[in-house]
Amino acid sequence: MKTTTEDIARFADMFAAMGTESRLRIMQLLLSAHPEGLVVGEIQPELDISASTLSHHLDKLKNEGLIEVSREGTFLRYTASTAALKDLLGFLYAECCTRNRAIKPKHIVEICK
Amino acid sequence: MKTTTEDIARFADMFAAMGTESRLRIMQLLLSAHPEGLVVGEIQPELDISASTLSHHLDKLKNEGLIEVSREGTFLRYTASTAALKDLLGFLYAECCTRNRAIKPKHIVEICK
DNA sequence: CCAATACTTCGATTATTGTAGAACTATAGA
DNA sequence: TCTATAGTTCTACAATAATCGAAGTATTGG
Repeated sequence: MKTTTEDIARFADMFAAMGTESRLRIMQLLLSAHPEGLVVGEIQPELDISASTLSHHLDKLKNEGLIEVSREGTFLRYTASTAALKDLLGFLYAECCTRNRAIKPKHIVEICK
Repeated sequence: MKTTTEDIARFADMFAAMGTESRLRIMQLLLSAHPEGLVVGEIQPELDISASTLSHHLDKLKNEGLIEVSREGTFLRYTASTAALKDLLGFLYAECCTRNRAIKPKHIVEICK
């Protein structure tokens, strides 16, 4: 599977989206609550930031496809996008382990046991 | 294995370092040339940026521990840090696949075959 | 339709980042 | 030591991003 320039740009944007502590923590929280996800009011107390800043971060993650949102009455429920994370993890795995074997897969985790 | 706040901050910085197209391409190039790596003059023609900008990007990647450098006469040879990439890939893998099983490992790659 | 709740968008500010030309440092060879 | 080559560091600037309070939008319940 070939990686195009657009792919690189997309993955770079996804990495950038996870490139701040706040947003990486959001991803972590949503993954730990997967697949139900969390509503904004459940995310905010975990992060020491204002509502508007949080909304901004959620918007960025959403724009890069890393999270998804759905309305539940007055609540907005955010969930991690497993498809996007699969792509990103697959890309990193391919670059490090498959394409040129810089890292041995078993060093990442013991999958076969 | 527990992930501390400092770990999150470190991984966020590593993601940020790979969060531009230029720097992600540098990582890709160094991985494809692994373990020999490349000297700066071999990297530059692949990226459409000035020498000083490239140097700045290399510095950023180096500061986050993603690449390493060694001198060879007048040349500086950069190599991908497999230790750092292993940490990063391991973190992402743990968050997505191990800690809460949002993604099935086999969806990333067929390792056992 | 009004009030309350949940969250976003707007407006403004400050901080960080990406960029490149010019000047500088390090090394090797003559 | 002088010159050439390889890269870095300095300086400056424009663009992007993070941040928050205030105002706005969406939805529900009464």
